[in-house]
Amino acid sequence: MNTKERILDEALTLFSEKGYANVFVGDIAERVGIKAPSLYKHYKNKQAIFDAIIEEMNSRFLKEAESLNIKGNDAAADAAIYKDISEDALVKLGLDLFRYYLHDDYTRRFRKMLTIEQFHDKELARTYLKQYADDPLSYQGMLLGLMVQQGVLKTDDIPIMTLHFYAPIYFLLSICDCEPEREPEALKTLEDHIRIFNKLYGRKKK
Amino acid sequence: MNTKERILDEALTLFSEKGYANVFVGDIAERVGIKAPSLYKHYKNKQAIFDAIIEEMNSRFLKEAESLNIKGNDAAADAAIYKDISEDALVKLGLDLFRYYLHDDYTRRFRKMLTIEQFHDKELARTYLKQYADDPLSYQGMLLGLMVQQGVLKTDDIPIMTLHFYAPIYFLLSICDCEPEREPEALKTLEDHIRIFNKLYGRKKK
DNA sequence: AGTATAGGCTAATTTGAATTAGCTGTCAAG
DNA sequence: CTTGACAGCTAATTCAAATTAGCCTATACT
Repeated sequence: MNTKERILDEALTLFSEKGYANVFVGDIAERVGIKAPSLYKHYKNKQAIFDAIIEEMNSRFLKEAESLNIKGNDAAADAAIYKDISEDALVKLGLDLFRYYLHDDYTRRFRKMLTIEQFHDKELARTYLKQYADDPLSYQGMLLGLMVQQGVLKTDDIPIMTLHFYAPIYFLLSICDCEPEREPEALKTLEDHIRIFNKLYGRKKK
Repeated sequence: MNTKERILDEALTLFSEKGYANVFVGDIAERVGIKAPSLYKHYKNKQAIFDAIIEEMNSRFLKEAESLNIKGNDAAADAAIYKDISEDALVKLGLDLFRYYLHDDYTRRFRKMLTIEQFHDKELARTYLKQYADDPLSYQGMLLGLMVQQGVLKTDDIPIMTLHFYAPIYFLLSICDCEPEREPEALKTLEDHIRIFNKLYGRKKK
C-alpha cells in the first residue's frame, strides 16, 4: 500500500473513531509516519481526504453490487440452492453475514464513520440509508423471496418478512459497533433470532 | 424559559444537527440572541454546556423511569388492561409510541445528538445503548410478557419476541431521523409490521 | 551526467474559534 | 441613593490547527 492509500486508510480509521471534525491532519500524518505538510503532496486539503474516502467506498460498493447482480441474474438457477435449506444452514448464513459486517475492517470503519457523519449533509444521509437500509432490504428481500417461491418460507408480505429478518441484524450491529465487548451476547441473540424467525415463517414440515 | 435554559435548548438543537465539534459558541449565542462572551456568564465553557445537556437528560430519563416503575409495580393490576387487547389497539399503541419518539422535540434532538457522539467516549456509548436498546427492550419485554401471561400472545422466548417487536421500530426510527421525509412510508411499514407481528405471535382466536 | 519530479522536511503564515478583560446599564435590597 | 450582583457588550488575547513557502534528496528518465 503506497502513501496515498495509507493516508486514506489511517484517515478512515480516525474518522470512524472520532468523526471528521475531531481528527487533525497531524494525527493522520503521524499514523502514516510523515509530517502534516507532506500530506498536501497527496491531497489538496483535509476535505479532499474525506471525499476520496467516500469516492473509494462508492466504487467498492458499486463493484460489490455488480457482482451481486451477476449472481442475481441467474436467480432461477440459484433458487435451487435455497430449496432445501435447513434451519442450521440459514443460521450459518446469517451469522456469517453478520460477522463479515462486523469484522471486515473496511466495512466496519466506514459504517461507523457514516453513522457519525450521516446528519452532515443530504448526500451522506442518502448514502447511509442506501447502504444500511435500502440495499440490504432489497437484496435480502430477493433471497427470502426465492425461499418463498421454493416453499421454504411462507408469507403474504415479503417486505415485512424481510424487515423482520433484517431489522434485528441492524439493531445488533448498532450495539456491537457501540460496545464491541457485547459481540458474544449479540451473536447468541442473532442465532436465536434466526431460529425463531425460521419457526415463525417456515412452512411446517411433514 | 430563562437565558440559561435557552442556551441548553439552542445548543441541543445545533449539536443534534451538526455534532458538538461543528457548532461554535457564537452559533449558540446568536440563536439565543446574545453575543458569544455573554454565554460565559452562564456556563464555564463550551464543554460545560454539553455536560449540562447530558445531565438534564439523565434527570429527565430518571424521572420517566421512576414513573414507569410506579406503573410497573402494580403490574398485576395493569395486566388486565392487556387481556383483551385487539390488534387495532396494539397498532395504535405502537404508532403512538413511535410518533412520540419521532416528534417529541427534546427526545428527538437528544437521540440525534447521541447518535453522532456515541463513539466519543465509553460513557456516551453506554448512555446511548441504555436509552435506545436496553431500556426499551426491558420495558417492552415487561409489557409483552404481561400479554403472554394473559394469553394474548404466545412464545417460548420473550426476549426474542421483544426483539422482533422493537428492532423494526428502532430501524424505522433511524430512517426517519436520517431522512424525515420518509416518515409517512415508515408509519405505513410500522403498522404492517405490528399487524403481522400480531398474527405471528398472537394466540389463534376461536 | 543532467535534470525533472515525487515526496519528504522545517519553519512560517493564516485563520478562526474559544476564552478573558474590563466596561456598562439595570434593578433589588438595605 | 447607593451598592453590589447580574447579565449583557466590545475589544483584546490566546492558541491550536490548517495550510503555504521554500528547501532537500533520491530516483528515474534522457
